[in-house]
Amino acid sequence: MYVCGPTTYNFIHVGNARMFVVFDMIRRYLMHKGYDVRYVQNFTDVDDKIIKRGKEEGMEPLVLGQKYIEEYFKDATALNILPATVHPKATEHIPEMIEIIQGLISSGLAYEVEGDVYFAVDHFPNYGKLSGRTLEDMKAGARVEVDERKHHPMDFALWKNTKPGEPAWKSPWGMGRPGWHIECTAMSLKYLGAGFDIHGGGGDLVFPHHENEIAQTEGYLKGETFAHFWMHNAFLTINQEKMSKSLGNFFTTRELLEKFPGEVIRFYLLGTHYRSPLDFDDQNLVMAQKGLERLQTSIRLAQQALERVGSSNNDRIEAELFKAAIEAREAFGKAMDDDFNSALAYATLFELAKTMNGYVQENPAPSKGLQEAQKTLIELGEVLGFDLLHPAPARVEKDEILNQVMEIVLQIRLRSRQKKDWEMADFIRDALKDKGIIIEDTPQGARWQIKK
RNA sequence: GGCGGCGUAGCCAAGUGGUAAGGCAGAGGUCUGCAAAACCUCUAUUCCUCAGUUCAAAUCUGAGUGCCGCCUCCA
Repeated sequence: MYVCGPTTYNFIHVGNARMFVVFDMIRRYLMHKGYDVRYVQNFTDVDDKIIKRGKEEGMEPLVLGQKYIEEYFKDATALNILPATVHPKATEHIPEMIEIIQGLISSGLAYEVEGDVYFAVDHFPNYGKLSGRTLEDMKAGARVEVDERKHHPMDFALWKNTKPGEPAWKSPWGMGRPGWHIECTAMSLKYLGAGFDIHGGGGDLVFPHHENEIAQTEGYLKGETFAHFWMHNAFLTINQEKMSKSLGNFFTTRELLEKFPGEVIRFYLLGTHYRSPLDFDDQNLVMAQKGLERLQTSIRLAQQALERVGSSNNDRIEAELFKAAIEAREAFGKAMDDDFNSALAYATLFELAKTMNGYVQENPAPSKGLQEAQKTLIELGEVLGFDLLHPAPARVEKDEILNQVMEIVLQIRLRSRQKKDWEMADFIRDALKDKGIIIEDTPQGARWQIKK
């Protein structure tokens, strides 16, 4: 599959992150189903916006592009997005682009004007098939000033003549740089070939980006199918309005990561079906955080029960837990098979967690059934990209020495409690809570965890 | 103006013909020295409005209404 990656002129914002998380989830599910997924995600590291931004910051455009490629990987890692099989860069595929443009010119689908090369949309019969519009419709509503040199107002640039101070490459039409869409054609054909399975991206890429990609690619391939399926995610909105860089109403993923762990942001982003708009709001993030914690708590309670000495010999419990695990797998698969309905899949995780909690409550002892249920929950969580066994806050500083110290602290507190010295017991609990360590008393003794 | 999408409880959110998943918040209860977590019970006679099709509609059709998106760089 090919997913349109970022144009690297800035940090990615949360709306961009939604797309990367969504397609990562799709990829992970396909892998889970046993597909050998070849996942290509490009970097568009040369374009108007990068050049503009480079000038503003007094930075070489190509250096700026490289910088934000590196920043992308930091955010992607925090969101537990798997690296693509290949991450090709536009600037490293100029010769491939030139070859395609030449092919288009020789078949009469493109023409050169003063060092620019344009694609002739009215020579491509299916133009508009993806976005469901016709050249007539678009002409009527055109809000762009028409470049008189174009044969048709909707013709788009494949190659742009160089301007002073801009990055440029040598081409048969003189020095210049590629147009916006051609890099995806060049890189997808190079790494996947014609007729690959899935081409994905954000909904705002349907037109013109993907429409133009189809036109130039299928034109170049003489009608052969470019991609079999096109998938687009809906937008992230803020106060019901699209979060976008041009409206300025965006938060970078980096900013948000200072407030919430990456896994919470991911959990929030996948809590709504990918084709539905998702409204961004801190309150919604908090709700997502609580929901994710519920699943993590369930795994933790099960883990504690499994680490205990002894075993449960309750056949009913065993049978129920095995049954719950099987049902969860089935329901999860059914939800995900239906257009990657991660929101519905969540419900199956919560239901399994609830069943596990119920039995842990009744009999907190190791059992095969509990082990199976816990394993299932962890595996299904992993398919969506969550590590439920190792929550982010606790993933940090929990080392062996701390474990030993906490064991002593809990013993001291236990003695206080045995002497009914509630003041001391509560002081220990409250003081540790300030430091992010939560103590909980249970009939089986006190337990503790780190919570940022 | 052209094209498309959406409107489900206090909030988030599944559900595209068979009688409203799940989460958050809230109420009551169990447990507990207290707290937390967990568990149990409760919380939409109803899915923006009206009309229609059907034995049956949140789901289909029509009209209305509100919101959003694309048509210009954007994931």
